Amino acid sequence: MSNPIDIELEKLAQLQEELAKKVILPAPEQEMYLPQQNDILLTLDIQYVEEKAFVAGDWQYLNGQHITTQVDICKVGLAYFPAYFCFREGPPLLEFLQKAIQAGLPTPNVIIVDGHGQAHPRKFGVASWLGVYSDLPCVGCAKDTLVWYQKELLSNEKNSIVPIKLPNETEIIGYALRSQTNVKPIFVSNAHKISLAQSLTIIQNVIGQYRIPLPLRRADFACRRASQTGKSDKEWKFLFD
DNA sequence: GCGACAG
DNA sequence: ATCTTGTCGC
Ligand SMILES: [Mg+2]
Repeated sequence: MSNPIDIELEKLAQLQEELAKKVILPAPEQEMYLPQQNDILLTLDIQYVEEKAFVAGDWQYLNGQHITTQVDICKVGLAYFPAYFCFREGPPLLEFLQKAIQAGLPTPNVIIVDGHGQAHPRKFGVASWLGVYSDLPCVGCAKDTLVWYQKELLSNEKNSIVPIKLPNETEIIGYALRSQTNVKPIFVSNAHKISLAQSLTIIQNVIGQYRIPLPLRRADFACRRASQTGKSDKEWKFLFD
């Protein structure tokens, strides 16, 4: 007897397959995102307090110059199920992005999302979801992988990578990246309107001193702090100024 | 059946 | 993700 949740997840899996058709994944030779010095990178993360999503967005130039980190409270999507994360975290990310742009913040040239792009069983992670709904170049950067990879091929030196592929397939859909020497890897994949190679370059460019890329750390700290103090309802809070 | 399982 | 204390190490 199948559980109602399984029936719902089956439908959501079909929806992911449909939405995945709208994703644009350029090969390196047909790159759609060519970074410019003055381009703006937006990095997003969320902390949850019950059914409220404290979303943080970190704006910086690709050259590393920080612009601002802001937090807003958004509505949570569905409950969390592994591999269906996009339906939980995608909607509040889009809400944040739309409100931010409406509030006069710069539209980013590229976005980093805390989760996967195409490194997903149906090639449709939360970064893919945001890519489809925003139509902006999106990169996924996660702390763990959903898809098996050959751990033993990853050497201990910083910048070592191992390709990630779906079972029985040859296409590379992401990389395990050793962001610091002798530290657990992170997982990078392209999501929309950007190649995998360019996605990896962007992440490597913003790593900084720790395992988690600097802008993702700033976003993480910002929404963590906001969720603990319960602030930032409608007003934009300027942090790290 | 067993293990693995983004945030 | 959240619930939670101390403790070890750079
Ligand atoms: Mg997160």
